[in-house]
Amino acid sequence: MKHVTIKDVAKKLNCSVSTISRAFNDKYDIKKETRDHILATAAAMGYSPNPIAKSLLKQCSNQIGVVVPEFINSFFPEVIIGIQEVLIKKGYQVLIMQSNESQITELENIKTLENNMIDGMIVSLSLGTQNVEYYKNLIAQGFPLVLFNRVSNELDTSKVVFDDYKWAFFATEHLIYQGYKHIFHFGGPSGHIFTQKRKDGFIDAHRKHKLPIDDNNIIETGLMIADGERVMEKLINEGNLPDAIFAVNDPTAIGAMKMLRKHGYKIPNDVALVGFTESSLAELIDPPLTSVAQPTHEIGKTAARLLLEQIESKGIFVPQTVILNGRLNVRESSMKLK
Amino acid sequence: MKHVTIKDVAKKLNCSVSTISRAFNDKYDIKKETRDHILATAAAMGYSPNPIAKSLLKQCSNQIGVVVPEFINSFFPEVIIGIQEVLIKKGYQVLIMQSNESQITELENIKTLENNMIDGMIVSLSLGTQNVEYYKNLIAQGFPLVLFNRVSNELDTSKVVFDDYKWAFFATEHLIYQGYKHIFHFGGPSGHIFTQKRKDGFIDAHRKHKLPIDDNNIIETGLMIADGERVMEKLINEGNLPDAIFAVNDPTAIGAMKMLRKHGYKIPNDVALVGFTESSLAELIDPPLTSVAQPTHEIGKTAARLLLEQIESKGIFVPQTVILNGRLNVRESSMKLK
DNA sequence: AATATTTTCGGAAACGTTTTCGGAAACGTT
DNA sequence: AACGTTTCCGAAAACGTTTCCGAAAATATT
Repeated sequence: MKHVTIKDVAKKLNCSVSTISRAFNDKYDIKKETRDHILATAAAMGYSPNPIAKSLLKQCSNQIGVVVPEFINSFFPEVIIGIQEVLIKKGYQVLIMQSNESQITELENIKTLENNMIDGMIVSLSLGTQNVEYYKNLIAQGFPLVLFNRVSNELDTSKVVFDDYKWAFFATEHLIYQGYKHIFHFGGPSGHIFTQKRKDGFIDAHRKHKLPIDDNNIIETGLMIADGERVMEKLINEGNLPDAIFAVNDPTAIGAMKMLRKHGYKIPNDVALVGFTESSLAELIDPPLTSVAQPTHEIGKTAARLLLEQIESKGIFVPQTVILNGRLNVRESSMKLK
Repeated sequence: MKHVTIKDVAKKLNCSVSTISRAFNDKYDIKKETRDHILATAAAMGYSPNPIAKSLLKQCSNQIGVVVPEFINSFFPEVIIGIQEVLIKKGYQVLIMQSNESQITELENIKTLENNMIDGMIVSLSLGTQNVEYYKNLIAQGFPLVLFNRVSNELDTSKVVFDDYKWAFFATEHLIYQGYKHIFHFGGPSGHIFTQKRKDGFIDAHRKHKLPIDDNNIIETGLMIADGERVMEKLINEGNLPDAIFAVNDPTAIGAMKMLRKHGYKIPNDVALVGFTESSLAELIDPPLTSVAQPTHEIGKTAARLLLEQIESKGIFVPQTVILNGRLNVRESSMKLK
């Protein structure tokens, strides 16, 4: 309850607070013996410097804010672990907030973090975030900010992204190589870069292999299991079944799979499936789901490192965009049975 | 970068900082018109009170710390969402840290949070935490602390727990009712309350139904998928197969399921399975896994409410333990086929 | 031995708030 | 007109640090 302060230690040792401070900050102008003595008694008294007071004085807090849209799926938690791995080692504390895919909550989070004098921020934009003016201001003021995955072209700051186009292309091409010809794409919410990129990859893979494709092949679905179920059910009822589906992410693929199974369809015999952004689910469900894996830990670590670079290089800093590589984990859900 | 402070506003308005403060804190001794005028110009200048300075002065921060062992599985994230739901509404900010199942990290987290002058803490103990002396100290000092799920009998503080015994009993009884007679328990790491309780429930269900049971029925397994796989593989190699397994949690059940499938065994025909602590996996895998579901959101909300009670009732406070109810979701993995 | 330099430390200001205290102004009462 | 109340606001202290400045003590230089 009653915290031991620097004054208590000073009183006990009959010296000034400045000396205590010097001992703790390893300053040059203090005798080694006194420093050791101070450190020893301070430890005995259970004293440790109050970071809040320090923050107020230094105008920075050794804290980094992280804002993610959600942490129900394992993707963002895994990224956060990567972030922490790098930052904690550097003595930073990581404050985590979730925006719940809402622009309003996201903005509140940002402001709270800003008020807490955090030294920098790592953000993945929520689906609801259309207006990025606030971020523009932050960036203009030189505030250290790194975006990852859900980024915005309007913002000139460091970014860690995944090559959605390329891996959507590969994933689609994999289905084509397996011999599937009538492929649907279950797309994400429109107006988002990753939605567009994954769709483009899907389309261009068809173009390369000269497979016919039109708007009917692409269905805006969403990102949740329920979305995949809903769209799949509609297709089943309409009797409009493809022989393969490339889904914007694993949950929609899994939703589709559940609905197909429920109606007695076999996977991949009747319909093959490929997901995106590996979740722990992919290899556990039956049949195991072919999916594009993102290097979650690496994304976090890279974002943290970019942020540190910006924080440490006062002023002269050129934002970088790092594109990380993924992997297509081919599993049963997309293997053509001969 | 350059924050607008209360002094800037005071200078601009040619008044004292105390007046500004009064305006923002809705004090009685300020004229309404001046207050409105101040609030308006402050907003125009982009001023908002610095919470760090406030924390230093008030010796509290309107922040609540949450420490969980991990957030890879969806269980803890869901609890956290419940916590946030309650606390954010009350104007608290939630700082989340993970201990990685390590006592050392957990202690570091606690200290960091404490130094940050948080007003209270919600903690789920890590597996590695054997020594709870530090918590005893906190509690003795009257520091608001609520434990959930992974609690300790040695600590006299508010707790939100699940009736592990009861639901382990029900889960086992369900298997017995289905006609399974030779049932194994894949247990958690020893030395933890929940491990013991779930084991006791398993044993007592057998006693009630007068089914023979001994130490061979109970195998200390762990908590991860890999643990389930390892133990299951050993049993298969030994030719020592039960007709049903009650696992300490879903991951171990799923590990067992994977290994059984790999060796060509059918579920539930050859071996039935029941898990514990519903994960999103349970209903997605094939066959869907019967499992005991905990009310994650409710756990979080209750923990938050208990903490608020303690914070608001200065001094006179009696710790409460809330036991929440669960549900046995019966699915294919445990249904005896006639 | 006197002076110059270095080492070591204490005092005080500063960070941005809130709050207590006291005082001035405005008002009401006799 | 004198006094007591009330209303409103400013000055200053406090929260726990760090750091600048200067001074005393210790050491080195002449």
